[in-house]
Amino acid sequence: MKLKINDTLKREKTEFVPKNPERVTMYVCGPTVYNYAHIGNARPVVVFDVLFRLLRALYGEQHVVYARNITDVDDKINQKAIAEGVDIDIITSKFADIYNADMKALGALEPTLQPRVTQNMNAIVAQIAALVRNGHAYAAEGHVLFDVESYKAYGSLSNRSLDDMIAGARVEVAPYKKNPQDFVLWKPSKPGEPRWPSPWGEGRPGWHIECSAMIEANLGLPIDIHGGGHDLVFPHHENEIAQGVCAQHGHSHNEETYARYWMHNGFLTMDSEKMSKSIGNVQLVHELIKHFPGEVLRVALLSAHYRAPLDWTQDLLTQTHKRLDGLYGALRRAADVEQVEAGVPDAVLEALCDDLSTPRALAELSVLANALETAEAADKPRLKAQLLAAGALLGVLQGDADAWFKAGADDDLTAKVEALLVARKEARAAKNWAEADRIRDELNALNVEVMDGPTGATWKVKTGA
RNA sequence: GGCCUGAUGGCGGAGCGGUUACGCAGCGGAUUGCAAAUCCGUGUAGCCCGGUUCGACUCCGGGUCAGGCCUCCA
Repeated sequence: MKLKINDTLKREKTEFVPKNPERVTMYVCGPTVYNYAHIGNARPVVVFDVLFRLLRALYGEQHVVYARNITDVDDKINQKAIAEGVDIDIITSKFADIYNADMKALGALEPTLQPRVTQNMNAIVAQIAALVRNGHAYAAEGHVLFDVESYKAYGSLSNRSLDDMIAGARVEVAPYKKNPQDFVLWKPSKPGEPRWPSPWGEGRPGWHIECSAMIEANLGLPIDIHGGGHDLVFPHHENEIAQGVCAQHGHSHNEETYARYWMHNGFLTMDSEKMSKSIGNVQLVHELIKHFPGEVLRVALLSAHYRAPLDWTQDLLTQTHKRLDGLYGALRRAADVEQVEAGVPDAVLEALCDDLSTPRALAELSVLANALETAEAADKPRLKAQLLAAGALLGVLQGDADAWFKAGADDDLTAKVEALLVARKEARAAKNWAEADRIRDELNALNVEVMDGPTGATWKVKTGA
């Protein structure tokens, strides 16, 4: 099946053809590790995790290399380290670990590679040196700056001309810049800040060079897919292209020599408002996973197309939770159905191959669940296997179905419920409906819902409204 | 000012030039001791104005509204 993706650079939906199907490469901009990740940070992680899974399904697990960097050199990290009186690696290793644990809770696979800036300093310096050598960068007052005038395709990703940028510029222009839009590749460290040696003096890299250098060093150019949040189109990705292209010897001003496809996810709003610290509506993944199964958060993030804006609301989470209840319910009722092998149904594959239409893929999951519920016994093994295979591609439905419904119950409650169900079973056998209903009321009071079936009663912790 | 999205039924959210998206909620029915769960059925949606067409939610033009980026930012 052919994968089509909407390429930000080409501004159209095009067929994805990897440079080398034996080694498909993808890079997604990862976190700067100085704080907890919020739910907005998680959207690209989950979206590109689905793409990672899809690429593995299409090209084979061994043929996809996915890198998601960790930025562990940054002003905010420095500030935090100074404030706490510790080395930056105390801060960065702590929050990198938390980040990885949080993303794992959202069902994201580990990327193949997780390059860190501090471990790629040689590559960064080398790329800057190449840019200077190729006449695309210049040193000035301890800084090294990229000369945007030297790269004629500059602005092609964000579709803006140098003149537009100058007109819209709101930042004070440093006097050593030849052009206001020239951006920093290397800058001197302030006293007390971490520093690394370079031909231009001790200092540290600018933000944009980190990614392009790590991509070149860890994946090799050009990569197939570069992803990230929509806000990174300009200036971050625009600058990455300029660096990545111009650092190559004898380059041809061709953007595709850096990354062949660009994908950007839309933003999350919180109850229709932009997430911001000043509004106080920032929701951290670390907190959310205490209140909701990670899978609910994951499916909620995938409920809208990745390029569309997504409004994050309580109602979205409630609806998503109930939707997953329905899917897991079908699997729970099929618990005794024989395990067989089956591939991902075409409808699901087609949806995902159509620019990663997760809403459609999720809809197909519901169709499959319904088919499983209503199928003849002979068809159930295949349908169950297909539902699970489709779920695996999306990174959902892989948990134990019975456990899904009892996740909110501790051992104490479970024992209590089981005891009450035994008593209720006896009452029902004796046709003592009053007692049976009384027990059910008691269970309801414990926030437990009973479901009678032909083979006895099952139960679940009620899904909060 | 420049660049870029989006506007679908009570809510979320797709595809499609003429035929059921899907989910949540609601309603009717089956089932149930009664429920729940499940199943079956059920909604004269498509921002506005033009145009193309035998026919437009779907294509084209214009408008309105909303949001994002242009500064660290997923």
